[in-house]
Amino acid sequence: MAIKYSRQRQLIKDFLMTRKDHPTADVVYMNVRQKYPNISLGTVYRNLSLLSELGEIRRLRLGDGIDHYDADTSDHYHVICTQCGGVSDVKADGIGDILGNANIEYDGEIQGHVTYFYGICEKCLKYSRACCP
Amino acid sequence: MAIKYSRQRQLIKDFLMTRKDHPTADVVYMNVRQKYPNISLGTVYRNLSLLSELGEIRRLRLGDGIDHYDADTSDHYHVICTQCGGVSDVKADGIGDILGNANIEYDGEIQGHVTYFYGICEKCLKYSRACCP
DNA sequence: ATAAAAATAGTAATCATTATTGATTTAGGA
DNA sequence: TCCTAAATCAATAATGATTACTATTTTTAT
Repeated sequence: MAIKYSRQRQLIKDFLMTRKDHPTADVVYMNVRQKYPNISLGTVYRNLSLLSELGEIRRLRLGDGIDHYDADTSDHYHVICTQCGGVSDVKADGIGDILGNANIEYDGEIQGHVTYFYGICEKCLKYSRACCP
Repeated sequence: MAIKYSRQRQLIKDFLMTRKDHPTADVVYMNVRQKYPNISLGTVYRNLSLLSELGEIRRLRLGDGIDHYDADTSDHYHVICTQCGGVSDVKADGIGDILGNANIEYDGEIQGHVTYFYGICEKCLKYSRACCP
């Protein structure tokens, strides 16, 4: 099953690369439809899965039951704001070797990990300070 | 809305405390039905949510799209075996202060984190070694 | 240009979870 | 104990994200 080019997949990836807010499949669908009105929601789901498998994008499972996607595949973590629901990035540097440390504690063989954070994002923090000094 | 006792909720918690394999709502339902055949699946879901909110159990979102539940509320992490799908525990000691370190890197205010691991569990590791030396 | 393989649009199906509703159970006071 | 209001229940319908299906269209190598 060699992978063939498709305009739809290209548009999906192009759109995702313009965004830093980790959109869901539905948001991708809404936006790509602006440029390509006939695209099907199934096509969006299929290509987001395919691109994730290829490692060209990352699928994020952030505990809200909805998959988010990120074109930034560099090593970083995510923070979900409990106030606005937004998703922002945290640098991985300085958080420590979670994987290595976990393997020391575990009798099997840990190969990977998923970590995400929740709290108040910078924007919401500034706003709440401004109104309640 | 004061919380009142219910036999159903008691049975759900009792069952969960006998298990260390982090069962799903459906598994809880199947098992509690052995002792209480009339219980409804909705009741299981409602009480698992309620017990989670009360902090008496933990709800685990492990990336497979199905919620798992754990009566062990102590500080520990989980490993999903990519071979058998089982969920086992890792001690939190020695993994490091993920939360504290993340806050250093982040401009907002991180309040909590979710981490889970995937790899090969001890059982599957032993088995694969036994058959393929 | 042609034909096989892959991808698509449109739609239906799946499946975990949540909501609804009318009946039942619990708990605290008379 | 009996009564009442609030909480809970069973049964079922609804929801919502995701996946599966199928006939048609697009891609790509020859």
